[in-house]
Amino acid sequence: VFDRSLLAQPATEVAPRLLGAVVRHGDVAVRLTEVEAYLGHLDPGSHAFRGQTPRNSVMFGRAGHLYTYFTYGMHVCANVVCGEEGTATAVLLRAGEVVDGVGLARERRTTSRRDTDLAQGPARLAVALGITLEHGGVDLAAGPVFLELTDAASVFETGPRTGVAGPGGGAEYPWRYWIPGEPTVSPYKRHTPKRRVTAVPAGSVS
DNA sequence: GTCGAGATTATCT
DNA sequence: GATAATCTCGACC
Repeated sequence: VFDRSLLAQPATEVAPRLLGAVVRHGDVAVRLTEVEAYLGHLDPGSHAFRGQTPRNSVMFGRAGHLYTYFTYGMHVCANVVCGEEGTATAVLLRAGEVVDGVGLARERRTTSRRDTDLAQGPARLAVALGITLEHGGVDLAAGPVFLELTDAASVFETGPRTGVAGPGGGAEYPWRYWIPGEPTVSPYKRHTPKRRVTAVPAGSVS
């Protein structure tokens, strides 16, 4: 099932409905157990908070497309674009259970020790599914990456988003959604700022 | 098991 | 030039 009108709402409405949905790419399929909502220009944690750029332009487009981005120098994360065209709301796919193509997922995720690790975390999920930056803008109804929604809403819990820096990371934005009891849900980690060694004031050397 | 640091580069200011 | 919607590994309990 693919219902684009369901996706054409704010991400906070769509996110819980994606729990239990299946993302499929070729032989590998993942059932989503954890997602996060991002609300565009209203949301300090969103890539779109400061407006449209070449990277985030897909988020401003039609709902049901895939927004991919590259971060931390080596990782790809995948989002489902939500909302009306012109808004930049989207749902980050954080974790899930590999329900098809486990063998191929294991080959791609060589560092994984247990099968619950295969898609436990947004960058791991992208690797397990073979999603790269090239899949940015793909229509999830047309493929090659597909989204299969479930009929019924899942039971879920909410909490602060993982790894979000600054104002958007606090408890005022409890926009992380997960299915309780699922072993594939990633552990919560708050954002840890990187130390810099550059800002040494002149004359401070003792 | 938990914790913290380092990796590594596209993207934006 | 600084930052980042993260992951992995090594240290330690």
